[in-house]
Amino acid sequence: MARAATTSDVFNAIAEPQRREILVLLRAGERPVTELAQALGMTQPGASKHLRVLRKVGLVRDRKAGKQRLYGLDARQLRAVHEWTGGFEGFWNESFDRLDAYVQGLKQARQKE
Amino acid sequence: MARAATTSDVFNAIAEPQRREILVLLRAGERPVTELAQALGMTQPGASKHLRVLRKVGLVRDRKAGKQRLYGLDARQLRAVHEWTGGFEGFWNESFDRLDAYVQGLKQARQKE
DNA sequence: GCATCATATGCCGATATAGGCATATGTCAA
DNA sequence: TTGACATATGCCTATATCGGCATATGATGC
Repeated sequence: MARAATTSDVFNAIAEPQRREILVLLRAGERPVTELAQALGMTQPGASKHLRVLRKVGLVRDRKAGKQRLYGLDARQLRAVHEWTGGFEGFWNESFDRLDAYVQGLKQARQKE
Repeated sequence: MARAATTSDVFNAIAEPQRREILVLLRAGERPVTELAQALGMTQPGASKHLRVLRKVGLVRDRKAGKQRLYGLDARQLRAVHEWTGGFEGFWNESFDRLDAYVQGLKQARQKE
């Protein structure tokens, strides 16, 4: 079944590195498509498609400004991701300590595949 | 070019809902593959494949325990995601306020497509 | 209307994915 | 060794994805 549609899931939407880049760029303020495309070194249709995904998920909103269409950040959905990962906060320290020993013993045995 | 390999990017690895579920389950402690498969209502090979992805990214580690192989959480990588989304923390409140007005005006116009 | 600029869509191809199923590998115990 | 159990791999199919390219839609100004 391939994978859940990128347009329905924020996690999936930000799985694409270029889309993450777009979000970062938009932190500096609203931008038209062309400018984003240029900044990321991709084609205009390419940028439009990524923005479409981001828009469907709600990470981005657009606004007409003359001939242009300005895209702006809507980070509310990112909060969900932040909170989900936050649910593991106790673990990214704890697991480190508690499991350190056996990680050592594991090091050479696996590592591959 | 399809998409970046799920095995090289944490964002991609957690883009899969069932893999996220696995991580959540592992918060309760180490678990063998079969138990995870059962808990998630998927086949054993299915669970093994997801675990393989999670292992390659480093979100999970395994340990032999008799016949079984226990999988345990290694949440360190999730910290990166947490911090990346945290970089938008100022925006998921601010954007709400600042853009509220035009969101209203937008509501009926788009919404679809 | 028409020309121009800005953006979106459609179609294509290459690739990756997830899931199902059979089967291989691995590990223990007798 | 053999058998039983646990897990991993391989092969297959259906589907999604991203990127490129051409082109359609949209908006502006003349």
